[in-house]
Amino acid sequence: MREYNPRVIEKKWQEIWEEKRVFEASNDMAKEKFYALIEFPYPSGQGLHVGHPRPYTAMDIVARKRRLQGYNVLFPIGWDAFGLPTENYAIKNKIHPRKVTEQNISRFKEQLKSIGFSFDWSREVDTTDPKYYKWTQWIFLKLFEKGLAYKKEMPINFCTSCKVGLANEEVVAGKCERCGSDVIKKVKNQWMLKITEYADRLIEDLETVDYVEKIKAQQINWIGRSTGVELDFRISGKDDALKVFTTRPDTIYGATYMVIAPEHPLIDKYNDIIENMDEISKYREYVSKKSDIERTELTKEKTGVEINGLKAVNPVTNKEIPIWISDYVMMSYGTGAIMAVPAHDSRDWEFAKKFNLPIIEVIKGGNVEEEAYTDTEQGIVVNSELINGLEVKEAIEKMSDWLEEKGLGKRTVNYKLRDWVFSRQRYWGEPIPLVHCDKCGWVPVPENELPVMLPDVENYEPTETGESPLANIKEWVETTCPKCGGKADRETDTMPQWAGSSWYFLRYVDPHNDKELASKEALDYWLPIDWYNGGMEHTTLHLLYSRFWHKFLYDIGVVNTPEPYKKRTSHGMILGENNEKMSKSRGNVVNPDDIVKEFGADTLRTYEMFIGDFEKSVPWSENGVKGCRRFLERVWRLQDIVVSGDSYTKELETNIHKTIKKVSEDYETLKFNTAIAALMSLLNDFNSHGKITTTDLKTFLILLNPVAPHITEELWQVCGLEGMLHDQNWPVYDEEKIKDDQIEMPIQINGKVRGTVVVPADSSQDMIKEKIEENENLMKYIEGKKIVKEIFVKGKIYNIVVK
RNA sequence: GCCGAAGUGGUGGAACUGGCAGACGCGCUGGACUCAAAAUCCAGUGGGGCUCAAACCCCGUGCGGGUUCGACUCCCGCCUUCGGCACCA
Repeated sequence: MREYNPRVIEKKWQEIWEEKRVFEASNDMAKEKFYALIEFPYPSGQGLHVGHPRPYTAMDIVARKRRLQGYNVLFPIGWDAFGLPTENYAIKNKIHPRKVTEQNISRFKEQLKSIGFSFDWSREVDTTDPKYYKWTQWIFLKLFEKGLAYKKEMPINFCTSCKVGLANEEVVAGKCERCGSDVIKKVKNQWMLKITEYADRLIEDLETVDYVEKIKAQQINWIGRSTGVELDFRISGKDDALKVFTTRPDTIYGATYMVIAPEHPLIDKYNDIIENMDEISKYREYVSKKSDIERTELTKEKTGVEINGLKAVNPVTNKEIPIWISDYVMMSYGTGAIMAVPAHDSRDWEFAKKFNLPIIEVIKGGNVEEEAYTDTEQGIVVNSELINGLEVKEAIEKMSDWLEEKGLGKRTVNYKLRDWVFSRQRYWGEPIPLVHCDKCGWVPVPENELPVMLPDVENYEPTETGESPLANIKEWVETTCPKCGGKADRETDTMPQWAGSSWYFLRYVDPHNDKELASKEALDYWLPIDWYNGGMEHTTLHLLYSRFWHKFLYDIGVVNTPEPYKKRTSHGMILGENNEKMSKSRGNVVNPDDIVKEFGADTLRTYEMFIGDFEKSVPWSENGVKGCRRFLERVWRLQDIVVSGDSYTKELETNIHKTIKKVSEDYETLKFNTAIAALMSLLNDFNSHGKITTTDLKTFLILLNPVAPHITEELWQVCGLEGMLHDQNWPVYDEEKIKDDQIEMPIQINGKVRGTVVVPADSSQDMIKEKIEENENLMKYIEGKKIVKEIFVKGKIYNIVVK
């Protein structure tokens, strides 16, 4: 027997697979398809780390298994290559980001290939390729055409010293990450996408897909649909009103003051009447230095300032109430103003306590002097003329009706979800294909002129004014209006990284098409994606954005499914040996190349899957890697004990069929760790007999193949089995053969296991009772006592209750 | 503060739908092989009691209660850890 040498056999089989094009999806659309998708990587400068192969191996296992089951499998790969780190690296090292991207991609490619993933490399996609981003731009134009893209004044983070716009990630504790200077909010006119228009459908259609429950919950919470009433509170003595949204119109009688966002425009409108404008301006400044997250973190102490000189009028009591500003009210949610009901809202209660504002109980049920009573399930309305004595739910309905009748308010729906800010003042992104003409406004670049190519620039730094570096290229910016032919300027903002990743899975089905983003035929055949696995961190952005784009493409007839992904699962992170997140600074990063070199790709793959519960994060362990290598060494040595024939005992045959069932099911339910454990047990079984038959060897190798594809192919060949493993069929278990003849049944006395009896699997209660009576140890608990009850679950347990 | 997930041996983790807790690995201990070591193989391994040994007994799935013939699993209350967050009115 040769020594197990993964370096040689892994390279050998990778070459054979490539040459034979084993993993290319077939164009035979008569076959049943299976589309397995992983999140395509961002090719960073650091290269792959051991976290990457975890989800890739998982989906590779499923893809390989489905191929052996006869499916036409599409398991593609590509590069999400636009983005900030590459651009920053380019700025720092004065290398074109294109060049950096190319280098990173080739490194990633080499690494991924060495692990033996069964990707269809012929369909590789790169979001920075003009042939690709032509279609990203095309989708944007369609969105624009349908009125789903619009311009809006939005604040950006702006570094006062670098004079550049910063991403949230680049702002650390209110300071610029690079230079440490103050970061301020600068208002810019930005392109926005109306994802909110799809909010209801994004919630409703979750019912039609098979996502892990926590993903659905998180998306639903993120979209945050709530129904309520929008109503006006008049400003006393002015022909003006504060619009508020409330889900609790039943508590209006308890609204004793109002709070508006510090940024609320009403403040500026009445700045000559407001008596304490200085104090207000100071508070506004204090708030403006805080990020939204900091504003939300300020949970301990409420802050705020009363607006002196302005009062609002409660529309049901007609009483004057004060107006305050506070940072707990945000301009970005609802109307930027609230009616405060301290008796029945915790935040309002805290605020009222701090500033000594009146608390009026309008729902009976708690003690509003101690804490806010927020229960909507029980409680009777009091102190509320129109609705006294009603339950909360009835009161909400009645009050809403009344407000609508009187024209004081109307029922509305509010969402937490905000529209998608689509502009970036950056170089390394897709140019937004619009032209601004003084006469015609924003005009789309004609489709036949796409792609709008990213021009070469000298300097990738954004401009002093916060414009994109593209703004400096006069000859690129200045163009003619496609509509009137007059002078016009190109949009210089680029798209966010999310753009290219919102539709990449569509391109995979027909990646070389230069007429359409993909042919109708290919889209109809391959969609929806059967299984998409990815990280939880993408739940509310990428996953939601791509669902939104897909729904839009469905509406305009490009795709034929309203949802892109039939099934979505997620994986846990791989931590360092010290149980902390892997990072350069912590010095606990493990490079998969080293593992492949020292132990082999099959060992890496096996360990990544055996490491623990796939959905949970787990620490890396070098000893665990060794254990998996040892397992594969034992598998390798099977070649010494092969004999011809079928399973030699009934028990072994049963074990084989049980393992086929277990492994087949576990691979489909993300339980790779227990699938491998079952294969280890089966191997132990073979070894304890000191032999394995060719029939059993075949089954074993096929079952293990998706996890450790190289060693199993090699053994198939070495042992002289017919053909090649990747051409075989997935084994099927026989329901009859997984049944045990004899079982060891646990016997409980008063719920405690006191022994077992060995009986035929289908024994009746009487037969087991007989066995129990033969057992002295068991009888010693029963004799002299009265049997009160006997519980018998066939094939499972026998419990005798005595007194 | 809110939302979500999770707490099981020295360790990573198993345990069907409420039915023998600790599968399979790692580590550790002992043995075989070796001049020796590594590798490999064999045996043992939750804690405690009683044993030459076995049989057997008690305790044990974050904590406190509860439901049940029977609870890692279900219910109520708490504690801790991790992840997400936009004080959502």
